[in-house]
Amino acid sequence: MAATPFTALDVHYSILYSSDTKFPVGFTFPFKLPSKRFTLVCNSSKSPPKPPPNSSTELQKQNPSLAEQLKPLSSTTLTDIPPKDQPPNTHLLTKPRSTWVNPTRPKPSVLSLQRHKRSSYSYNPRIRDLKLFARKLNECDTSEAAFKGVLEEIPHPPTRENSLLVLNNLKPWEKTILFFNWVKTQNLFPIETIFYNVTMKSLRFGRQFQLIEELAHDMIKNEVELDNITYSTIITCAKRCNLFDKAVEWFERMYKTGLMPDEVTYSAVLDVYAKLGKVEEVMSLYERGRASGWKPDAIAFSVLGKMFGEAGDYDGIRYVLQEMKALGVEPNLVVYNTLLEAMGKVAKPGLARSLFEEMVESGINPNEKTLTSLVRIYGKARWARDALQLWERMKSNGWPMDFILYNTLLSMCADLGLVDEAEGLFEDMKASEHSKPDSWSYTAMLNIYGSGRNVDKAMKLFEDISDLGVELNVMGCTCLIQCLGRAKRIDDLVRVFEFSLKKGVKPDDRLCGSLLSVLSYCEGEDLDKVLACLHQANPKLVAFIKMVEEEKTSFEMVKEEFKSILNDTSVEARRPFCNCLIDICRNKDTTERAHELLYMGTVYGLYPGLHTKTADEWRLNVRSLSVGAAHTALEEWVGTLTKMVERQEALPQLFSANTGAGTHKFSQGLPSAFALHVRKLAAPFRQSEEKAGLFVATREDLVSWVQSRSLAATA
DNA sequence: GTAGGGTTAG
Repeated sequence: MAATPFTALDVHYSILYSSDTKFPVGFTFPFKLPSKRFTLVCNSSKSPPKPPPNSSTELQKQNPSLAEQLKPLSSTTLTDIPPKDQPPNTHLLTKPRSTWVNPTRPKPSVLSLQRHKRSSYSYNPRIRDLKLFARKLNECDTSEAAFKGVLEEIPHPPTRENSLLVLNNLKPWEKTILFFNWVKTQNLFPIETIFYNVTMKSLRFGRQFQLIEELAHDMIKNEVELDNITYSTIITCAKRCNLFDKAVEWFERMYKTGLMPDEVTYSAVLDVYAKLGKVEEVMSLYERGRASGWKPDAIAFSVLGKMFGEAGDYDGIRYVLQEMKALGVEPNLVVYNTLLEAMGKVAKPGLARSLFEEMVESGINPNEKTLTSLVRIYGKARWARDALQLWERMKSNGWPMDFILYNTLLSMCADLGLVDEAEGLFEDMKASEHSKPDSWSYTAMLNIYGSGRNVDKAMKLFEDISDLGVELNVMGCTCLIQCLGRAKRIDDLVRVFEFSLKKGVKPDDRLCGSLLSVLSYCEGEDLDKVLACLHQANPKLVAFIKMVEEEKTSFEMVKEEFKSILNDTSVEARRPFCNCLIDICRNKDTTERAHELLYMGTVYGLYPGLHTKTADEWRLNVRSLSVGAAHTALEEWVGTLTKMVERQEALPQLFSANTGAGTHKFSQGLPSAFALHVRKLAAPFRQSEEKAGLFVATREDLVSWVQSRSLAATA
């Protein structure tokens, strides 16, 4: 047991993330990939691997698959450790862990612990001339004729060393491949692996996967050895081109040819699976690597950290931190940045803050990316004090700024409603040399002015955008429309909308939501103008609004059409759509329709937790409802309760309705509107003294109110 | 000069 490389948390993950618990972790390794299933293969023999033969069928004959090699081992050396032997703090465990228990047996290795050795450089005295020559090649026309012309000027014969030096200094991939092919035709020396590797690296910059693959096949044909550097270049190029199946295919091929990946190739592949969101496979690979004696470095942990952040897996992030500590791996700047970003993804601002402090204390200075992550996290969390303190520190420490960080600061100001600070920043950007405001900056400012209801400043920005030719994007357009709608400046709204369409803005569901919400408080001519805009963005919505106005429309028809609209709408825009449509119905005095829509919204799960019940209290939660929807929900509730009182059914002691305090920047004054509606109904709900936005009524008050209403109705 | 792996915006 002493030799086991697993830590307590490993156990947790080996259970959570082993791809198939029938197979103990560390053995059978069935990847499930979109196109096919395959099994990792590697050689376990002591003899060095043979150079790659030419076809994969030959390969399989020569090298048995890993699964085949491991079969006898897996049935003899593995056992499940009884639960009592488990380390403490593994409360998440539901199954006994599986691991190696016979340390005298060799562990099957999935990666080579030895990194690929680089050939040492010898000094080339012709370096100046050759670099100058390479620069000429870089700068000349891409046509083959122009290139050939410059080639004539080569200052020294293209020996192996000279050619390599030039190849290393070529930048556009077109030039690299031309030069590579030329060197080949010169036939002065055999083209070794390093020539292919250098060329591939340049092709990777240009994302030319197909050419890289052709080169690789050329190597196979010419019996030039593919080494770890070749494979990692191919794999990362496939990854950057989003050709993940290709990346996996080449990784698989490595083992088949008997070449063991080293840690660079291995972590590149970890990243491939991480980018595919295949957490189980990554953890399985990770654990198998660890079981092979691999001590992962900061880069590998950065891959894991990013993956867990994307997966929103907080336990995963903690695991990465603890694993690094256990293995004595010091996080570097990139690891900190990745983990901070991940903390943001899982919404843990407090942990992000302490991680940042730990980083600064350890003597690592934050860069633009670090600060961008942290600023965004504080903004999203509405941690105004921390955000402003951080900003002060950035200024006094002279920490680096770039325009993404500027824009993120602006967005944070929008999130926190910091108008003056945003204006200051925006001016700084205008005055700066490298961080001029772009469409993001303008959008952030439009957001700030829009939610602060500062129409004039928002329109001034719009004029600047038109004059300066800054791109107006769909979010900026949405902010303007919200703001102009609330100010009832419908002609300006139409102008902005038409301008945006002309500039190529594609209206999305949020933009339609804004138009819908403007519709809900428009009358007369204005209504028609806004409807005309909405018609251009989403004609189906306009048809639906017309349809629900018609008295003859049946509930069945509304239901069908509403369902179809929701299906066409992105998930996050569905509730706002329903809210607005309910408001529109109420404003047109088609309250019956409003009730139908609320009913359907509830059925389709747009209002989860609208009603909550405990033995003592029933609560109506209308925080995420619009004013009209909240009124509708209250009426519906009162109707239900009335029936229950009449039938003398059991009722709790307390009734409450929660509107929220209405402090959010998008709040439409729901608490006061709700209070007004309660008064109109003369319902016995009172604003709670302890909690803003909570309206409470006792059973006795409610029952006597219901009874007096019934009496009045029958009288 | 250094043939290969990881991190920033609604």
